[in-house]
Amino acid sequence: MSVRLRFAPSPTGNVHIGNIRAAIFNWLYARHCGGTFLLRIEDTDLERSTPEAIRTLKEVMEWLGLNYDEPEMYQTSQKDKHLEAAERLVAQGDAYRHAKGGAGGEAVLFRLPWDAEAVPGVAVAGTVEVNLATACTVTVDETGVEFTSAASVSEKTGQGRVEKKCLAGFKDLEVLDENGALLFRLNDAIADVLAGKRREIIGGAAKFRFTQRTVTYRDLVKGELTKPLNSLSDFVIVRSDGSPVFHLGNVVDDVTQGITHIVRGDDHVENTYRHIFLFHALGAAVPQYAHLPMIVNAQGKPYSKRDGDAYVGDFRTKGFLPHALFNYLALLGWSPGDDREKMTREELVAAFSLDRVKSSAAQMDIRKLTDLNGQYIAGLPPAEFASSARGRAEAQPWGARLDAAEFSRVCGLMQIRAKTFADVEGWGFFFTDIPVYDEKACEKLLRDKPVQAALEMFVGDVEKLPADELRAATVEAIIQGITAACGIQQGKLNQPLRVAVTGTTVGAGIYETVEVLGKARTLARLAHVKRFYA
RNA sequence: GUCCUCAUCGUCUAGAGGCCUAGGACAUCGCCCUUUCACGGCGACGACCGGGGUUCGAAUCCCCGUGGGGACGCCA
Repeated sequence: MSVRLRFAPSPTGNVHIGNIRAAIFNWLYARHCGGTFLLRIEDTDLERSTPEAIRTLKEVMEWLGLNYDEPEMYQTSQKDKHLEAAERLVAQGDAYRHAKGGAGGEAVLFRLPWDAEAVPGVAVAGTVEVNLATACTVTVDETGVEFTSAASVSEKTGQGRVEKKCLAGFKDLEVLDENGALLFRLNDAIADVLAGKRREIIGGAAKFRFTQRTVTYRDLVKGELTKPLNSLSDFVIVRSDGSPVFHLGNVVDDVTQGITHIVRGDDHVENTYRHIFLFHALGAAVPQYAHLPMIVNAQGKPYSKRDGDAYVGDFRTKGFLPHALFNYLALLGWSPGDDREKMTREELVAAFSLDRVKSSAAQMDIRKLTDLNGQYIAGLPPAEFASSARGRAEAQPWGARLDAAEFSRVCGLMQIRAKTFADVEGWGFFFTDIPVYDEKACEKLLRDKPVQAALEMFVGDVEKLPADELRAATVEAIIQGITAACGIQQGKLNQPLRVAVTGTTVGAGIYETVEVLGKARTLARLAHVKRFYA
């Protein structure tokens, strides 16, 4: 059977790095298996969903090459189906209506099945006893069991937390008083309770005794995960205003789209236990689950507004290549098991597997991404590099009218040195008349008298030269002659010359740089820098 | 607070009881190449969270502790 996966973001705000990493893993696994990858936009939160968010989401996916195989599904378009499913659940007795302080009418709640053993993965763990807070009042009705456990009572305040858990969590429940006397036995009343005909309020309770049941599923990355039913509650699937909630929409859509594998952030693990019961009640097979660890920021904390939420589009703005980002993100929390890092998309698809995904959180390291990006840039065909670089350059004040031949010469010098396309913004010294000078570097390199004399000699030599003979080799020869004549140490004139003609201490080879600059600009800049000779 | 979960260099990771004197990559530092800037090459620095167990043998298995994260919504 062919696998079907989906990426199901909610379009509230910008897609961040963690979301898109989940999309990448879904895509990779679908492609690896030769299966289907789908996009579902979970826009049921009308308050926070925006058209801009949907637009940027699709833009980013296209940029990264995350193509999907069927038209995207908008969750809001499935509303009728969701409501229909809710009706069916109510009719089956798997859900019930209840007014719980929400706005207006009754909401629909999904009931964790009393007959839970019918669901694969549910097991009896044994008889357990839970101590309750002193003089605890226990309420039992169709919506669950309400109580305050002794464990939840704070030592400081003496206050406990009132918990409301599902009926299914308390099979064979017996409520006992402090002397161990039986106050209430659930089995005696269960039929009426489930039918909503009976509500029991028990005062002076001290202890619960019940048969504990657990749900277990095998997560493709985290292994076997188990949760006791008595820590689960019935949950709202249709709001009192009639709109379906995430849990319902998500599961119904997964059924509708025939999803076989759910790969998502591990903030969803707790939902999984509930969704398993929903799938079962809907008569559908439970998909395979793979929960991805989260990505944290440089401080080791989850991404927040302060980090700008690591919006994916920002990486594009910062001059990263989509393949590099894709490659880097694929390596966050996953590795092929050998030492490969720079991998083509085909290699990633071939090597990808969910069981090699790590189960601990990973920290995003922009420096490693930058290095990888540099490798990708170095591997670009020169023409492609030049055309991307040109786009960047044209946005600069000095980039309005660039000579194509000159620009491509500069690209030839700079491609191997560029880590991101944002580096292009520092190329201004190639194209302006007088560049921006690094004053500190000038102070350091141009204050030396012998150096100044040597630069003067350089000016003299260049002036004598026809403009079209100022080649890199010529420049090198001139420098060699001068250092020999002045008794300046070999190589000691290069950096002063560099800062004098480019304003900076880093760049391309200085001889090639002077050649590209040409006679006029070189001389103008050397004259400009005389202010440091005082 | 309760439940769940995670833990190898600063960071990403390899590691399935003996191949581990713990491997690779980024970052950092040094050397070489280069009369310069880079690239590249070579090298250095640098980790199994702590404590108990199991075993002839533990980074690896078990327990406890500590620390991190997640979940406990009519958000998704």
